[in-house]
Amino acid sequence: MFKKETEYALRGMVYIQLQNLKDRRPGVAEIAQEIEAPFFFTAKIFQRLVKFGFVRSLKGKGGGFFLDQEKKDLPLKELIIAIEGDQLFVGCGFGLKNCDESNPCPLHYRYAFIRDEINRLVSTETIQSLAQKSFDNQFSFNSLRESSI
Amino acid sequence: MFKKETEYALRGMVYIQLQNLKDRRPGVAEIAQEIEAPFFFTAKIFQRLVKFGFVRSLKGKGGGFFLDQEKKDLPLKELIIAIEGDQLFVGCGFGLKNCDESNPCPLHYRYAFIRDEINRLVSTETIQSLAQKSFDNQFSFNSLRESSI
DNA sequence: ATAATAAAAGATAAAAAGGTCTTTTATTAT
DNA sequence: ATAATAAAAGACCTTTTTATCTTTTATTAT
Repeated sequence: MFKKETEYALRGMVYIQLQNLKDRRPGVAEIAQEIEAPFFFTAKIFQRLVKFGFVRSLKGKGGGFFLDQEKKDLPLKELIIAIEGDQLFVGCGFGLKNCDESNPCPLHYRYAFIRDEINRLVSTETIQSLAQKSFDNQFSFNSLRESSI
Repeated sequence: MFKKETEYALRGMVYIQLQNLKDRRPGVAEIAQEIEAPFFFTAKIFQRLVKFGFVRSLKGKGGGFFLDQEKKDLPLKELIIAIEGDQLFVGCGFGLKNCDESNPCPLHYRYAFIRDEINRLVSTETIQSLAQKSFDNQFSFNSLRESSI
């Protein structure tokens, strides 16, 4: 569904906020390990996310990433669009340029329903809402965690 | 949502069946033009689809592509899986390997609903059902067609 | 001040997706 | 038979995605 970059960004952002809730500020090494993403790729992705203003960072000892807790919640959709554009939210299932209500492809109505559901999901869920759920359910991205005795 | 190759395959297959309903057997050139896909890429894709057994072809004068009308309808899902695998139908929204009912990620239940809807759509709709709809609605893939006076 | 730490910047590269082109093989109308 | 037609095969190329690594800059604890 999403690009790898988007998946890593979503996982990483939720992980950061989850740690922030515990008054921690994880660095790239920790994030990459916990979300099971390649270190250097993770570093590059979060560099971009900082530039976008989705997350903040501090260099040096004790540094790491954190979300501005003053800001309002960040819908997944904003993150997704910034990384991979809005094709998933506006495109035709068949990839047709001119498919819409007035000129619907044979898949249009049923596909549009699904597209709307995706839209609804990523508009209502936010990095913060998912982090809170993870916190409440003691969810961990890293599958190694729960397989230990 | 789908890879370009999948989109072209779906459009092309529906176009072939639509023409078959009119007792015609389109060739690569015609298919590529009508579905607005690159000629050589289309040729390559349909070469694969013939090997898969999804469509048949005849070489030489009067040749072209056609669907075996004896066979039962071909669900879109079969075509999609043959081309790009089943990741879309089984994968986690976050890209997690170990996400399921027993260890759900914070997006799991809402994402699973959407995934199931996608599944239902591509399992119930077939190349033939879409071709029939196109026929009934005089739908044409090629947007140039209806913009003519 | 300086040593340790950690992100930023940017160059490089492997793999996958998307696309193009030429040659070969098969078919059919004449 | 043969000329015309059209798909099959396969080599090649470009762009995008997915990484990897090195160097630089900023911060902080000592």
